[in-house]
Parts: sequence; C-alpha cells; structure tokens
Amino acid sequence: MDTIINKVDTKGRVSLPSDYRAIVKELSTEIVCYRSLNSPCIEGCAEELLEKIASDMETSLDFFSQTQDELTNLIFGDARRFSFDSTGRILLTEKLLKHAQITDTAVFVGKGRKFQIWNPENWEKEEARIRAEIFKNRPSLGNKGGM
Amino acid sequence: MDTIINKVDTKGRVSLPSDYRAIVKELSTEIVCYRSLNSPCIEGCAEELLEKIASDMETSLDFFSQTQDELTNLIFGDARRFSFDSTGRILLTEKLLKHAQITDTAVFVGKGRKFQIWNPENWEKEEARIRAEIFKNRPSLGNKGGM
DNA sequence: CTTCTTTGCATGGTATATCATGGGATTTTT
DNA sequence: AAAAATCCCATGATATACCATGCAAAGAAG
Repeated sequence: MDTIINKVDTKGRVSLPSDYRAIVKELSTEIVCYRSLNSPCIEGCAEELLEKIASDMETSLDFFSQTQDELTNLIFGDARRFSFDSTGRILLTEKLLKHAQITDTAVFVGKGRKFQIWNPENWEKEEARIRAEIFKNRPSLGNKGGM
Repeated sequence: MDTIINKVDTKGRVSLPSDYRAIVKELSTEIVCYRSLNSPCIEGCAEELLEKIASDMETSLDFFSQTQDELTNLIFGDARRFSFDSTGRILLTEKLLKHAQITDTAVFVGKGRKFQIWNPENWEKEEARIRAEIFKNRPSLGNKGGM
C-alpha cells in the first residue's frame, strides 16, 4: 500500500483509497477509526484487528492491573465504526479531524494491517523524521539490506 | 464503542445512543444499570452480561478475599433493569444520577461489551488522566499493542 | 508510437432515512 | 388526588444512501 492524497469535503467526507477498501471489503464494508496514541493522526483498521489489539494489550499487562480496565475505556471509548457507502466514502467526525489537524486534505499511509490518515504538512515532517531516524541507525543495519 | 454526548431532560430521560441500542435490541429492549464501584459513573450492559461481569470481577480479586461476596452483593443489589421506549430513551433514577453527578448532560463511553455514563466534565478529566497514565507506562507496553 | 476508447475512481451535489429531543396525553402508584 | 412513570406524536438536525460529473490511467486500434 502506498501513500495516497485525497480531499476532504465540507461535510468531512473522504474517499477511502480503493486499494485500502479492497482489503477490508473481503470482510465487510466497515472500518474502525480512532485517534492515534502516539501521533497527531487518525488510525484505521478492520474491526477484528481492533479486538485483537485490545486483547493483546490486555495479556501484555498484569492481569490484575487497573490499567487493563482503563485501556478498554480508552480504546473502545475512542474507536468508532465507519461504514463506507457505494462510492467508498466515510464521514469522519470533528473529534478525529481535529486530533489530526485535518481540514480539506488527507494523506493515507499504509501500515501493514492498519493505516493512518494525516494532515499533509504533518505527514511530510513525520516522513522526514522517520527517514532521518533510519539513516541514523543505518550503520547498525550493515549491508544486510543490500541497499 | 464510541463516545456520545446526549441530553438529560427535566424528567431524567436520556436517549440510549442508537448504536448501543442496536446491539442490545437483538436480545431484548432492556438494559441493566448500576453504580460503578471504581468511578463516579453509571455502568450499563445487557442483562445476560451482568452475571458474567460479576464472575469476571470475582476472578480478578483474590480468590479467598472476604470482600468478594460483598462486592457481588453490592452490584446485584444495586443493579436494576431499565427498559427503553419506542424512541429509545431510558429514565434514570436519582440515585444513579447523583452518583455520577449528572444533571443535564450525559456522556456515553463504549467499553466493549458494556458501557459507562459520565458527567461531561468528569469524563474529560478521566480521559486525560488515563491518556497520561498510558503514555507514562508506554515503554512497558512495548509494541505488542501496535497502537 | 500515437490516438482514441473504455473503465474505474474520486468528488460534488441532492434526496432520503434515522435519530435525538421537546411536549403533551395517558396510565400507574402511593 | 397528586405525583411519577410510561407512551406516543411532532420536529429539527444530521448522517447515510444514491445519482451524476469529471478526471486519469489502462488498453485497444490505427
């Protein structure tokens, strides 16, 4: 999956790139979106993945931990299903758009089994940051990468 | 899933968000509500889940704890059925509203198989607190969660 | 290799259905 | 009889489904 730029109209509607749609569509016509915990962006995935993530997090914590209970609040409280219509669009909420500082343009970034939606400028910076990070760690990669 | 803000009218009536209703409606037109033991909020779920939640709670406590019985008694003693009408509203009691400090606005917070109802200001603080907490403990979470 | 055609996708606009909410009216309880 | 709870209808707002246009990439024909 590569990076795709789509417009967000005045109502907050945005087309889910067809490649992204195709992957989800095998399962359903719905995706789940939530505010990223790490970055000013929206994250999206299939519902099954969210539940897996939730249970993974649970098992990675002390079973008796109160944090577990709080996590379910945070995850399920923030996440929402978004069904896309026949033309493949979803209607994003104010909360999500605000968190990602998105107004009229959105950048879709594939992340394996999930994806992120960014404000274009923010993504540009983030990408540069990631590249710099990789370059810094490059010596430790040796020539295994072959690049 | 999701967080939804609804009004509580002068009679104490409040609309159960339609998404929540849809899930319950497959089984019945009733939900069960009780005062949360951990937070100043109301908890709600489908009736079938109440017993399971109670037993979950038991296993999350010291098996030989004396308080175990007391806690389940507390929940079962407090819990009550609330049927929603054709427009999807329930009438909350003074006891519940007071416990959650709710007057004219209620915030529904999804929690997977159950949900919570909060006073808006309280939830705002609670959410901020949880996010800070999670962020602080983040390194220990590793990337198992992937969020 | 160039040009024309076709197909799929993003995007704008509009209509329809759904939902939250206010206000009675009717019933039940004490 | 008074108060509280339940039911029902009306309305405005909003989300969702649907239709239509335009663009751009891919493929076929000359």
